[in-house]
Amino acid sequence: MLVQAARQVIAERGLHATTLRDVAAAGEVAVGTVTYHFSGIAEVLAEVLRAEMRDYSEPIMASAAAAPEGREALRHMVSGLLADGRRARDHWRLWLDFWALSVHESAYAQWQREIYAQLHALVQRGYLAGYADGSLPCPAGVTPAAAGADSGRATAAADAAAREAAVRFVALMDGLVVQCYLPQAVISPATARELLLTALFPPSRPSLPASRPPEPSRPAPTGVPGGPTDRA
Amino acid sequence: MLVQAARQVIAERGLHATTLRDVAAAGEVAVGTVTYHFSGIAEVLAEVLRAEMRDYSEPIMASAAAAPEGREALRHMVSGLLADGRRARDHWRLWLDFWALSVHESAYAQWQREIYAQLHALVQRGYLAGYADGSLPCPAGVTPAAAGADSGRATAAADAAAREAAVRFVALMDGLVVQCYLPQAVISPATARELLLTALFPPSRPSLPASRPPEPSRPAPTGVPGGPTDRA
DNA sequence: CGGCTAATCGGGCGGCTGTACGATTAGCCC
DNA sequence: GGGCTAATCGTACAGCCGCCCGATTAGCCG
Repeated sequence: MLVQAARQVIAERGLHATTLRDVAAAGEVAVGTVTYHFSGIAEVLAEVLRAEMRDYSEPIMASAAAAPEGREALRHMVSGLLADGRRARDHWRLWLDFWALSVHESAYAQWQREIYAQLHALVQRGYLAGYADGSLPCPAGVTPAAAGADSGRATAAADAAAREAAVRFVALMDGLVVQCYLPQAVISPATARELLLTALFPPSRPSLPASRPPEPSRPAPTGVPGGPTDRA
Repeated sequence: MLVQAARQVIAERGLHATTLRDVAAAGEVAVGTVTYHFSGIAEVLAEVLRAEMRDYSEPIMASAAAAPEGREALRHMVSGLLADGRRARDHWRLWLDFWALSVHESAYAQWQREIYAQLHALVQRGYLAGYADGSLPCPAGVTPAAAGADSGRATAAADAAAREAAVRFVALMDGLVVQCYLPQAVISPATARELLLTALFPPSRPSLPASRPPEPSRPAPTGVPGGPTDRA
């Protein structure tokens, strides 16, 4: 498939360095064949993006949506989207090009807005379900009943709390992607998964709120040894 | 300055759509003048990135490093890096191009690795200082003393906890950037700042950090993201 | 077989790119 | 003024880009 060939080229050279002739060569066809099936290079790239969403992202979302528990839904997303291996890495590197593209191409910006809206909604539902079924700890001011455990309908406050959690969840995931899938990454996907999963639960310290003995005897000089080290 | 002109062009058209002639036109000089001062278009772009770091990012890092308290240091970073207005927006949009670029240009990947290493170190120092001076709540297993309140030196466990917090802080910031500075953003920079600040404190605990009573009341955990506040 | 269509091919074209380079100017020192 | 250098200019050129389009092939049907 030409789209797969194009995807391969993009993974190697990047979105902006991918030419019609590259795609044709990778697909072992002539350039005319590419322009025969697609209106232009832009349509090829758009199709790659669309296929990538369909093949990689959507199955994960579907399995998350089908999870019986809220916590399981979010866990599916974490393990699926922050997976090990080249597949996930290439997917996110492509997505990075997508981000940059959407800054100056309004059509892509609009599309991305829709994708994020769906993602937010899905994660929000996961949180709400988790609050309701007890698989996720409720934030302050929310009870399982308020999340819809009995009635099936969440209160406005629970809805807002779940939405805030969803925005944070998605942001944390996006940021971890940057740190674990770019070249020269300093953390592994496994570490990223762990960090994201622990964020699902408030790091409620094992009580002992008052038993911590030591008073900070002095203001502490806040040692800041070296300033931000410059580079040439 | 030619670099400023180039920065303007990049902000409008994007990194890959910026040509020598665009830069020359924006700087009101001839193309030959650009190639006289720079070895090529690549050097122009690299110089723009370097200048952007020097002018925007480094002052914020410096003010964070100079903050007397750990919490204040991180607050400086949040308010400076997730600011309102076009300046911060353009900075992060340029940074997005940088991410995409570093995927396939190893020199940029290496540079970015160094920048993230510095960023992690700075945030980690902020957390450690905050644990020690009581301005930030200690995570499980860490005490102010362990963070170096008395000795000035943190234990390995406190160091690791602060590093984990730093990775999470940076990831959350990067992810919020994506959601609030891209076109069609669904959250505002103000909402992003609020989300990041509440992440500094364990979300579900209304009690104060147990260190000292004279602490002004905290925004409390109920920070509801308002509706999608777009901007032009 | 003749006729039709879908698919493929590849040469060619106009346009834009980065870069090289000689011509020109401005400032400065002796 | 004469000589030198830094800076600027604009044209020229080779190369690559997306895209067009006529030629060619393969498959199918009556």
